[in-house]
Amino acid sequence: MSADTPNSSDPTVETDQPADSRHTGSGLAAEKSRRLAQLDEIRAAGGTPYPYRFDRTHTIEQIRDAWGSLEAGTETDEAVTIAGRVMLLRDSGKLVFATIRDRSGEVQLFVSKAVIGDDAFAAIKRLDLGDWVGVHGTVMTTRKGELSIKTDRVELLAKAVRPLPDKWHGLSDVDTRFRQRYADLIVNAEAQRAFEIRHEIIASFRRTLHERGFIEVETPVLHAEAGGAHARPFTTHHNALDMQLYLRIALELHLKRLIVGGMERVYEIGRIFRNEGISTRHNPEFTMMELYQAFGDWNDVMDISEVLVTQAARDAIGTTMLEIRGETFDLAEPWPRIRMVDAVSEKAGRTVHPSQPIDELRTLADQHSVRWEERWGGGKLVEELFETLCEADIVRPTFVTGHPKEISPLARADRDDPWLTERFEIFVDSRELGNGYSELNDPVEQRLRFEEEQAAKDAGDHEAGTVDEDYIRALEYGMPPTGGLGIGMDRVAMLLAGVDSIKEVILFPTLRHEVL
RNA sequence: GCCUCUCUAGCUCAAUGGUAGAGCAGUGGACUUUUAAUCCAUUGGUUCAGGGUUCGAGCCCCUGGGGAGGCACCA
Repeated sequence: MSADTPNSSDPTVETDQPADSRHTGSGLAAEKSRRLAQLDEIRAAGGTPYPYRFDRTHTIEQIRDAWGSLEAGTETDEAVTIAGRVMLLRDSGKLVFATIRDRSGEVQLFVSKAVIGDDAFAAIKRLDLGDWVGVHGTVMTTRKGELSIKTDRVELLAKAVRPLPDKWHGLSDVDTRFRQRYADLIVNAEAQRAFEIRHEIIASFRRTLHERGFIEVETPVLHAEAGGAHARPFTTHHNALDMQLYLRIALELHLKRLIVGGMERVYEIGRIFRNEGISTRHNPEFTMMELYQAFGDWNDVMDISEVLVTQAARDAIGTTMLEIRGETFDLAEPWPRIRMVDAVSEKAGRTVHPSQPIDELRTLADQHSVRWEERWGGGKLVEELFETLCEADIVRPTFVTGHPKEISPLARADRDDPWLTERFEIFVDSRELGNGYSELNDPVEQRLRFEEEQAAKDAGDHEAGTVDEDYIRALEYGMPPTGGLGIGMDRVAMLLAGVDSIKEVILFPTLRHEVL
């Protein structure tokens, strides 16, 4: 913004001290003071510690690709410029070795006092770990064969005034890792890897969907009604409209309006918000991919689910083989499909179905220590039994199908069983990964289902939905038969990155305010 | 919301209730092929905060705070 002014150390941070005290004491305050004093010295000498831009000829990966096989002890005339962060410094008197890292990799600088002269050499010795530099030099290898840049000139691109975490141990304090993700990313390769995987998965999903004719759309985050899922919303307020709004808890209802509008194949990868607990599997804001395919049903979207996740695995980790809880599975093999009622029946040792008398199901729930509420019908009881009896045993990717109609207000009834719906959930490692169904498109039945939701909400179910009149109006214009799918992108990232906490795949997870 | 664990130098970690230490980073010095360079010297602490017990508390107790894990919650 404003031009650089000489001698402006601009100490705006709590621990800064005047430059005069640069050589006294130690600790963070002294370290920052020392580095801030360097800024003054650089500016006093007519330099700029924060130049505006820098042109490089190569990324470090390109250097390695081009010259990675040079024999040990080779000097070339190949002039290159690179840019990166100083990660390590090794000073052996009249030689300095520095490890420079950019996004693509690391390479060593070979700096000889005899080559670059006393002043430039002294300037390089003043570099600190963490500084960003632009480097001009020629490609060489050392006697031991290490690919290096024989350095002619180093330009400071940005001075770091705060020291990096431990160069060997990195940053392990999880609180600091999540709060200062920037520091985590600088020093922890595993953190970089997890996010590379996450972002490659998202790119892969987009490619797969684009190839199949899906259009990426953006629908509102601010909703007048929080529908499309069973969850407690965040509330907010629009001042000019003086209107209470909710942050969306699902993408579903707007995307299906677009199917009504004739868009045929749409998807959105977007943030949704649920005002619920935080755990290793739940963050209050998370990323959902939802797609809707006209003229398809649940079978079509089950097939797409397998393709999306399997291709994402190829793209992000280079294999479809996954080890989960010590067992190895191939994502590319068809995922088992099991009806929820059959899974529960097997575990219970008797036939279980939502059509059974409610007292029988309640007794069964009691036998398995499932807490139930009076207002629950048979369908809800079956689901609770499933969660208690079956969920923990699901390891490999599995479609659990045929959810009771009672708990699936937006899914179409099973063409063979009016108590169930043509719905499935994908489970892996006991975690829900996705959810899809043949979409209910009968506006009259949809109204009845909404009214049941409204009744449940009125009876005290905070997560229940309401009657979305505009959505029903849309259905009244006619929605073609449609298959819909939602996949939790964070959960896919956890699966493929092999991490146990959702915070490992969310750059800035929700935390309490830091007390500084 | 409940239970358990955890919080010591910038980072990673030590320290029977008895003078708060090490490695890295930093500072000064040596070293022209290092690889977490090495070697010599050296600075650095509100032990998360506040109470309490004790002759004496980083350590024991209480309250509060941050975080993690588990439970609850959770389509």
